[in-house]
Amino acid sequence: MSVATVSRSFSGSQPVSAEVRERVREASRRLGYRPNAVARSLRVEATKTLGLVIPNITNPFFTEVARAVEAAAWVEGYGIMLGNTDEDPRKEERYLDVLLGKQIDGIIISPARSESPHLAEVEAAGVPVVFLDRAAAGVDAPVVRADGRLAVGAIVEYLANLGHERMAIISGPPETVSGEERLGTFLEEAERLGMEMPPEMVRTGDFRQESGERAMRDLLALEHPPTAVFAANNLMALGALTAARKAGVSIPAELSFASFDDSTWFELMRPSISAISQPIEELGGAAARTLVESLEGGRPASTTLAAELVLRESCTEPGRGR
Amino acid sequence: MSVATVSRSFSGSQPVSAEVRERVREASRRLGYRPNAVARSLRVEATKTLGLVIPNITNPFFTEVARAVEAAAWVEGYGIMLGNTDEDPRKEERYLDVLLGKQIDGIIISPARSESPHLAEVEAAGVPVVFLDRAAAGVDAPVVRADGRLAVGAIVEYLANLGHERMAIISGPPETVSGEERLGTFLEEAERLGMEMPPEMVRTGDFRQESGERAMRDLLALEHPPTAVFAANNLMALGALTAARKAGVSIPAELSFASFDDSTWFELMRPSISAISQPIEELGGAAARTLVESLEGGRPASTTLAAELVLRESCTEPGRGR
DNA sequence: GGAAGCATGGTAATCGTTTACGATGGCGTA
DNA sequence: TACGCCATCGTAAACGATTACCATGCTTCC
Repeated sequence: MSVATVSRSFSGSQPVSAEVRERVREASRRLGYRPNAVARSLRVEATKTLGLVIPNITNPFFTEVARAVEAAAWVEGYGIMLGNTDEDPRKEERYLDVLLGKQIDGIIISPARSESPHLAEVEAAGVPVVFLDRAAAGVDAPVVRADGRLAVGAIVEYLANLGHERMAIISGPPETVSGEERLGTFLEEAERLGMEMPPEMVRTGDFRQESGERAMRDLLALEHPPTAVFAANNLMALGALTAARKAGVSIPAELSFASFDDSTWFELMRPSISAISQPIEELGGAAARTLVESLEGGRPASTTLAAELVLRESCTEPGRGR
Repeated sequence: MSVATVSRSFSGSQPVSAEVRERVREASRRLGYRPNAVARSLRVEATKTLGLVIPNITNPFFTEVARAVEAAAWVEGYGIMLGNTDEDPRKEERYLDVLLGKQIDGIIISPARSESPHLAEVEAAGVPVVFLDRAAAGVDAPVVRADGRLAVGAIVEYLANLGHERMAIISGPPETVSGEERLGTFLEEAERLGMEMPPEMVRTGDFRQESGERAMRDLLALEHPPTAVFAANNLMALGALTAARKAGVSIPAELSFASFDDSTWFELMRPSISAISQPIEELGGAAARTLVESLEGGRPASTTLAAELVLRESCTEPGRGR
């Protein structure tokens, strides 16, 4: 019984007689032998491992994404190395570096910035990439995301129809494509409806809770505060709601509120919060499958799914509170 | 310039002249060379990678844990391979198998069951383990967790003092130590206070949302429903609140409610939800550091932190609703 | 000037697999 | 019997780093 036979009987790359296979199994069990995947990886130049690099796993959107990616990768036979960048381009860069060093087979990334020079290195290393939710300029890789345009447009129209004339947006960083898209369509749609959007009505956050809280606090402190506020993601919505609560303003009587990104919690709150829901499960699964297709030599296309507006109780006509 | 020189200049294991180091760096950049960590791992028999095996990353407790573990591991120079078991012992077993194969240096695990024979294999393979939140029998490894006894006892007493005589618990699986601990102390404390706990007042869930919803629905359908309900984790609390909302029972007027595991959302709900808060950040960091200490040859002890009761608005005297 | 000592450079074995290639043995057929 | 073929099996060379060991050249000091 040679090493080759053992290897073959484990990998099944060539036929092995049933009797030998049985002997190998028995001996392995007896000796506690387990094939060493790193030696295997060195030889076959593949690790069966994918890198998942996301800005913030604490963001329910990304935790759900992580779960979906992990599950899809698992059924395809891949493991996941997790990288949490905290929206920090430098940490992102260093993570990409160690992941490349560890010879992961491919990367799913939601880059912190749309200008990410270090991603060129990944491309140069020949490691397939797929963008998830956010893309970066200058890198030719499939992007898997939900198109929020329709839904954001719909919510602006909805608020306008309710009679709001002073609406504010707590936007994400304009350097991210999703931040830019949400802010952009909000502004476009507002203009299309003949609404004014003075600068103090658009506050730029960083997709984190703290920035949402600050933005809402500032908004409420304005001489003429808005009658409706839209937050560009769930975490900033959480912060904004916290600020509103602290300030004692009641939703929706005194302030209408809606948010990008849905959450089970939004449905349970009183009032329940209107939000734009993304098909997260599908996004994560599609990202993993797209990457695997790349790894198998395909040239997969980008996929764009639709986001959906879920109307609940958090918006009404303005002026109810006075 | 030999391979040895290059290796030394990258790893710094032996002195190298500044001039040579510079030449190596320059040449690497020019050639796009990057050290291959899998070859290195094969040689030094260490991967600088930790396995994190958790039942459900969607559970806010575990996502926060994952973030903390990732961050602590990162500063220690370790990467994380993520394994989501979905509370399924078979998936857990297969995950451990592939992680062992991939030669991870150590494992942080929150096992699905307290009887986990496959963990013995990990021990046999000589891979250090640390238990997080939940432990398994028969494996001698440090466990890092929060002790919920005091807090659970306190909440029972609190509800009793409010005048509740029919209180119910939606418990976790008794096969998990945290499930057992929470149920056990609840029952003990109830008995100590002379309260009766008929079987229909204790519903066993599986720590997932759906089971919480079902349990609450059944509880509310009882001829004599409880006046207070305690859910043994956040996900089941979420389900229970959903059920309560669907059934139209108002909290706290008709039903007092509290939960193990806190969440930012609990604070924002109306009423805000009283809950037992665990020091998650500390737990995750301690787990990672404990494991690293093991890897460095130490014999770290278990660490037990305290959970804290956070009282909010979701509990009042019984009978307010009638 | 020459030996000792030190700093640095180079060679080659090793880690545990995979796999190309060749060897072996059994069997059917002419 | 002799031969070819097929199914298996074994040998040895990779994969890309680390590192023990040895070689080299330079300084220093007598």
